[in-house]
Amino acid sequence: MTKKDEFDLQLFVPYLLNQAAEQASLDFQQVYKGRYGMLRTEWRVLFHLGIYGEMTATEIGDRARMHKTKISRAVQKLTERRYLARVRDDADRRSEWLSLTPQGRVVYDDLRRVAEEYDTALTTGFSVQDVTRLRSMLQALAQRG
Amino acid sequence: MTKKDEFDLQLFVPYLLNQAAEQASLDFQQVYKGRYGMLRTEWRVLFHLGIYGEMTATEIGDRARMHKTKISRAVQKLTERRYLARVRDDADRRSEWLSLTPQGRVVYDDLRRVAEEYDTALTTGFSVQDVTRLRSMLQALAQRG
DNA sequence: CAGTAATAGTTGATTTTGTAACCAACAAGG
DNA sequence: CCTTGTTGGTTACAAAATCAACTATTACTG
Repeated sequence: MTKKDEFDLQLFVPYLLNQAAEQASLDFQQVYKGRYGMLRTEWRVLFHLGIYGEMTATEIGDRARMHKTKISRAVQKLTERRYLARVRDDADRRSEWLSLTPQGRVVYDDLRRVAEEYDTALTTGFSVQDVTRLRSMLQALAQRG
Repeated sequence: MTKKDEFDLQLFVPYLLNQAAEQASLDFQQVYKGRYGMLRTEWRVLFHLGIYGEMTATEIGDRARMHKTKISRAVQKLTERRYLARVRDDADRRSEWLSLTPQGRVVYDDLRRVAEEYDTALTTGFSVQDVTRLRSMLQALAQRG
């Protein structure tokens, strides 16, 4: 990425990833924070339930690669706000099944629409192939660990 | 990014950016954290000074898009560790010029080598064109705000 | 110049995250 | 069964990020 005696931060992929991610997140965050006072962790939990239906906290953690304490706190907040319901699993009484309440679904539907719009806005200016390639590269990068 | 009634988190660019950025950062962080007990903010300040030479805190903030409190605290830590020197600007006595001490440069050189290696490792598996395109797209995304 | 606004940087209070210890429920082996 | 180990999830405490208020200095305006 550099010649002998230079180092260009603007070419360093982890740095670029952070800059781009921060910019996009900060920007997008204003919507769910402003509208529903939600944090990013909460947004993520809400979306996982909106998309995949019922899940346990652990499953969400595995999928989203979030630490369980983050999820625990997000679940608490979302439950307080009546966005999600928790039901103990009778087969294994340690875990509970989480799902959206009707209220939660309304919020999810709203934020989902915004997310789609935002994604569209973010990727306009790039060709379809470029966006496709970007997505697959980001997925690949997210796997490495 | 989605059909009528589906939403795929795995295609949502802000989410992908975050996942990839978090993965890369967490991974890479272990080096400078483990070796020098440095935080990401400190790493960034160190690198800006290593690359661009003398700068003021505000300039770093503008370039790196970091809030000034983060920089202020990072500068304190780095100064305590004797990695950087601060000199008041005589023309404008509010600001100070920051630069690396010889010790700081040793650390920078070390971490810079690691960064280059890490970047290489991260991007192997992708074609050169793809990486180039990725970088330029990430730069573009980082600009939007 | 005096007075007000703007800028560089710091500090303190609040919020959020990360780390580790913890409790309750289950699993497996003797 | 009973001990030991594991897993799902919570809680307490420490580290860090965010936000607002503050000091010191410079810039602008009448």
